[in-house]
Amino acid sequence: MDVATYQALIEALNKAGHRLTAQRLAICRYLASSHEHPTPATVYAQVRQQLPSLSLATVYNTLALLRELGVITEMGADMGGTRYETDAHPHVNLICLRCGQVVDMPLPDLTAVQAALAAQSAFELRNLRLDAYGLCPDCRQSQPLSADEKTTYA
Amino acid sequence: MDVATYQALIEALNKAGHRLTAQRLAICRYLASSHEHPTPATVYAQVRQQLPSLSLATVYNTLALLRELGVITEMGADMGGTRYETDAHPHVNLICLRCGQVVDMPLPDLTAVQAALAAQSAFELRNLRLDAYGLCPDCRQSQPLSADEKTTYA
DNA sequence: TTGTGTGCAAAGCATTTGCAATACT
DNA sequence: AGTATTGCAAATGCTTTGCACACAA
Repeated sequence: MDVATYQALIEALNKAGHRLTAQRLAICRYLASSHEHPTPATVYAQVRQQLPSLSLATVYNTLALLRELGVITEMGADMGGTRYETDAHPHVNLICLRCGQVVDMPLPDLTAVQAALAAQSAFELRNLRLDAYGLCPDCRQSQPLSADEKTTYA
Repeated sequence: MDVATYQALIEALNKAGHRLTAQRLAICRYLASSHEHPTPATVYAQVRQQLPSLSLATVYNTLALLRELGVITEMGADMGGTRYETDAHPHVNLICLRCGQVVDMPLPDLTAVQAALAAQSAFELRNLRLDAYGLCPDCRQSQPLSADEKTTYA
């Protein structure tokens, strides 16, 4: 698990005056150890192994809280639910338009961009996110967007 | 309405071999004229004024199709449904973490970034998207997230 | 003409909500 | 002690699906 990320999550909760319950700590621990982009259901299933009494509603509550604090971000709900990602290290998400696969890549330096945005807007910025949409190697090869596919991204 | 955007949408459908039905044309026309970030329900309500027989399922189908073609993108489903946005002109989305409000801003030059990504990945890139998360002026003032409480935690 | 696209309504699920019980601070 | 938070389960929609009909190509 990424300890720095874990502590960042905990500290965000703490600083905002939210209680550090066993459920929240466990969820944060999982988020800090997952290098994927889990859905609420996934988080629930995994954390439940350590905390059998955990409720799905609590997972939703906690994810919403962390999202509002800006320490995790919500990705499009492509299939089977919204996915969340922990903002550990800045990166670009390469997202396949067809199968929804997400690949991470190192992020170019955007601090200048962020500074410019902060200066030009009245928003209190928490984080930036750069997504690149396209077709992954598999889908690209299987058939470049042709007529006989109407099916949804499954 | 933005004619260029409209034609881009139509051409994307056409090139991929999809039929240009009245429903699809009407939906594209609305998307090209809306400078907001409509939900499927909004699209349905609006387009229905011109095309009373339109079905909500068709709206979902068409939006999914356009999204897969990469000409519109899906934004997080913050409240009341997923929102879509037409990729007319490059811009940054300033998204409020609390109320979900979205404000557009001009996009800094990212062609270098896109070129780098294209070179380093096997993806066939369709578009880039930059989102900035934070608190909008209203939410920022109504309740600052940072309570200055300092506490120690394990 | 052919097979894609549409409409309708019901089914499928992700997400939220209300309230009593629990437990963090 | 006081109150934020949890768990449970039902409620709430958003989204999808199946099938028969309509219509672009």
